[in-house]
Amino acid sequence: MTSRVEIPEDLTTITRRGVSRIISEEEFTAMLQRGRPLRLKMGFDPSRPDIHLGHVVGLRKLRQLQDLGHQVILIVGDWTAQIGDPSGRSATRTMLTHAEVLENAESYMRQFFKVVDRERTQVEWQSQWFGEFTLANVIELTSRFTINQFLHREDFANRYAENRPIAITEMLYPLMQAYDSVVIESDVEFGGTDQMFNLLVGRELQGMMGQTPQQCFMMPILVGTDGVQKMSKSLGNYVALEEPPAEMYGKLMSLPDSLITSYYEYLTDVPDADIAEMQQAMASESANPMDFKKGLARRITATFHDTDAANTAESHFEQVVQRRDLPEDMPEYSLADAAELPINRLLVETGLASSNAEARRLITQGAVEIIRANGERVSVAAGEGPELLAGDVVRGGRRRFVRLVG
RNA sequence: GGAGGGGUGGGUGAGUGGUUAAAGCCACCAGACUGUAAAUCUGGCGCCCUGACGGGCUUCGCAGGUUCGAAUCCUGCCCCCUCCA
Repeated sequence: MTSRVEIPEDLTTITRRGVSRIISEEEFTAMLQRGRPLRLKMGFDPSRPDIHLGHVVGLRKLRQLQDLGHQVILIVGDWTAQIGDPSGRSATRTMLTHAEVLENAESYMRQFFKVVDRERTQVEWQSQWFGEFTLANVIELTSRFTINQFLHREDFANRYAENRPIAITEMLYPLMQAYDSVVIESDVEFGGTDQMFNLLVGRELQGMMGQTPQQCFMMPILVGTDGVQKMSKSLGNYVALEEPPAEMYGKLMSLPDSLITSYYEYLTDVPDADIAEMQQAMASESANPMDFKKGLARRITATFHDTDAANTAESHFEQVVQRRDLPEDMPEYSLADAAELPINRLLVETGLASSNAEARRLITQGAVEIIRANGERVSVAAGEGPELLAGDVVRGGRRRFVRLVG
């Protein structure tokens, strides 16, 4: 690996776009201009191996810097993961076994390296240094900070004020994370804005230990597909990296229009000027937001799959969602079996409805119809359905179909 | 060790003897509309029977009890949380 580093004329694409805050921006800029390869630290908790688009904002930033010649140090938080996370309301999470950690880490990295350059990444396991940590070391480390300092962290401060529990081990987390920075001699640590406190502890600890304090690079929180809350798996408003192309495209098309430009900004390389134009066009209603959204969905799908998959996903969307035609592929069900059943049972048996009650609802709501091979659509009213023929397609709701085969 | 608060449907959160299969909100599903699976509007949203009207069953931490009748009262148990020490 060469140690040559490119220093772009204009640093703002690095320091401004897709960035929430850098502490401190001046020092960071100076570091970039010094022309030495920087050690970019990114940690992850292998108890949560799923990566979604919200994480990609930061990963893209890492990639961008790698492309200039900088080095990523990925820290596998295997030690903290094995302790379990006391913070959540999520009842005591069971400790992960070593095997689970390995498996999760593998899955995480498979996704991580879809964005980040593997060649310029060094992977370090936290257990390498915490494995032999002694109580004396723990005391030495904890002695450097006070409870008061920690209570300034927003999350702790709130919980303290509201008399909600704060586990002692939670105090340990920032310390461990900070110590990671010391061990790997991090120059810049990346995290979401909610990580600010932890990143700053690292910065401080490095200073205490005679190192140059790391820069803290915070990425904005990506709003989820609901358009309101931050993207997260538990809120169900996320787009996972390993999502199949059609799903990914579809989820992106369900974004509220108001999110289009920020997604372009954080998740694509489309130039700022072009994004501004889109913004303009949508504001003046001279363009249909749908077209921009399609462009976005196509780009992102292509990034995580490929152009062909993205195009296929798009035509699938146009066909099934926009024109309400039948999809190419759909589950099949035996005509002979189908003919035996009343229509509501058929809906349940084929999985189009989850219960008889649900099937009735769909029928009374006019969501059920039979589509003949010749394209004729026969609506199904309450009561008996029409006679079924081979090749008929049963539709049970907006986009759920089953084909009857003889 | 002492005092107190709480466990309700996927989530949140009302409800303190019947009118409560359980408000509202969110999510979700369907329909309409549309420039998109955006937005908006309408309806639905435990299970079973019924074309429908309607009927039946199960549900409010668990187990019992009181009562014509309980998510609501009583007893025991389990779990979570807070404060004082």
